[in-house]
Order: sequence, then C-alpha cells, then structure tokens
Amino acid sequence: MAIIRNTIAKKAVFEIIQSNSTAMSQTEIFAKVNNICDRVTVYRILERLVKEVKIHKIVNINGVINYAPCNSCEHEQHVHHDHLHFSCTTCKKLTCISDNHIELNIPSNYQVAEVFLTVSGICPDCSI
Amino acid sequence: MAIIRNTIAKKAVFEIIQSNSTAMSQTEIFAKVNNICDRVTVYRILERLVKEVKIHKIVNINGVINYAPCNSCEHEQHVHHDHLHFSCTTCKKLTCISDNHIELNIPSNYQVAEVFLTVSGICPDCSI
DNA sequence: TATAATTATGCAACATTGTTGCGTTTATAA
DNA sequence: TTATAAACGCAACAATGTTGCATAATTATA
Repeated sequence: MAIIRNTIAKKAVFEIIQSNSTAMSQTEIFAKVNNICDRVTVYRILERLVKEVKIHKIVNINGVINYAPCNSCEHEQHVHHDHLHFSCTTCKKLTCISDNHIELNIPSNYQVAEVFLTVSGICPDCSI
Repeated sequence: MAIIRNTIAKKAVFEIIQSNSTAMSQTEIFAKVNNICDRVTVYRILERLVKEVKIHKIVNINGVINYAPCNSCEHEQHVHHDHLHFSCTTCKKLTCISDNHIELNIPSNYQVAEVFLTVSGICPDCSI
C-alpha cells in the first residue's frame, strides 16, 4: 500500500475546500491556491483527496465537477453521501444541504451504489 | 418569434436520440450522425431540441452531458423531468427510470426549479 | 543525521468538449 | 419564384482534463 504524503500544496487545497461554504471546481480552487503549485498538481491532489474520502465530488447541473469536504460521512464504512445538493442557476454556487432521506423505487435488477440528488433553483443570496 | 425549421440533420439527430434506449452524449450522437453535418451543427441542433422541449439534458455522474427524449412530459405546462436516472459505472450508460416521486426537505429560502435524481451503480446488462 | 526509496511535482504536450464569428447555404412564407 | 431569416460549415478559440517523464521533496530506516 502506498504511503500518503501530506504536502504543503495538499494541505492548502484541503483547507480551501474546507473553509468554503459552497463546493468548488478545480478552476476555482486553483485560483485560490495562489501559484503554490501547478494546475496539474491540483488535479492530482483532488484525485488523492477523493480516494482518501476527505472530500467528495459533486457534478453541477451544467456538468462542472465540484468538490466539497466530507464532513458527516463515516469513513470506516464508506457510507456514501446521499445528501442533497443545491445548484443555484444564478450564481452557479453548489451548496450541500443537510441529509435528505429519500425512498427510491428502482427495479431490483439494478445494483445501487450511490444516490445523487441535486436541486436547481435560486439560492437565498440570489433571491433578494 | 423565430420560425423553427425541420432540417435533415435535425431530424436525424432527433431520431437517433429517440431510437436509443439510453441517453447519449454529443460525441456519441455525432458519431451516429455519420457525417451528415458538422459537429458544431450537432451542438446547435441539441440546443434547439432542448429549447423545443423535445429532448432533455441529463448530466452523468462524471460530468458528461447526455440527452434523452422527452416522452412523458407535458409540454404545455413545462413540467420538469423529475424522474430518476441510472448511471452505470461499468458501461457508462445513462438510463431513464420511471417516475420516482420524492419528498424533499429543503429550507424555505431556497427556490426550487428542478430536481435531478441520479443513481449510480451497475445496470442489469453489466451485472451478469 | 545521512541516505535510500518512492511519492509528489513541474513542465510540456496533447486530448476532449464546448463556444463564437462570419460568410454561405437552404428552408419556408408570401 | 423570390425574399428573408434560420441553419450550416469552417476555422479558430477557450476551457477542462490527461499523460509522460525528468526532477524535487518527504518519509522510513540504517
């Protein structure tokens, strides 16, 4: 098993993701990293953080991949993040909303792994 | 109001989308169109078909935008497509599953427009 | 503390996906 | 048949993500 290193750039990326109230794209994260590292490195750091279950990927309604910290997930059991994501059509921000337990009606021949629930609309900040 | 034209390429694109059991990306659609038109034209046709509510956009769990026909939607009322999408992690196919009515628990200061519900896992074809 | 092992990085180059401008073609209404 | 505006092709660009490889940096351990 590979040894995971906690580098300066990795710490910076993780801190940026954790301190932001909404999920961020690679582009936004790279902009905030302030030339501490190459943009390719940001991609690779994000990949590692996802693998380590420290952050998780969320796809925005326009297809842009965003990253948010894994706050309430149980790492040991690899329980997935079936909470709700709100995708604002005005400011494009993606916000994680508290857990929404939903009942699904899926044919039994489908093996379910993860549930992605995203709601689009206008967030409180944009609806004056 | 602009007049909508029903061109050969548009008919072909729509037929491809309608005859396929799973949702398709622009790349897949363009490959099936068989050089009947430019790839830019496919993008523009898809855009128009979405606007005409003949097809709808679905974002795959990897961020790729897919298109599926609008079968059961009520055009007049512009009712949105809050049915469930199954995204197979093996064959990457995106399948529309029948309506799943879900109860959401969203703070009242969020204005909801559309609900996107995507489940990842293994589809029947891939789970032998 | 020095050194070896290997993880992580930077850079360059490439791939894919989507967008825009503009001149030309074509479908439709009159 | 003709005028008009929608649709198209082409080229060029932009954004996002990936890969290979040489170099740098971190960690374990001697």
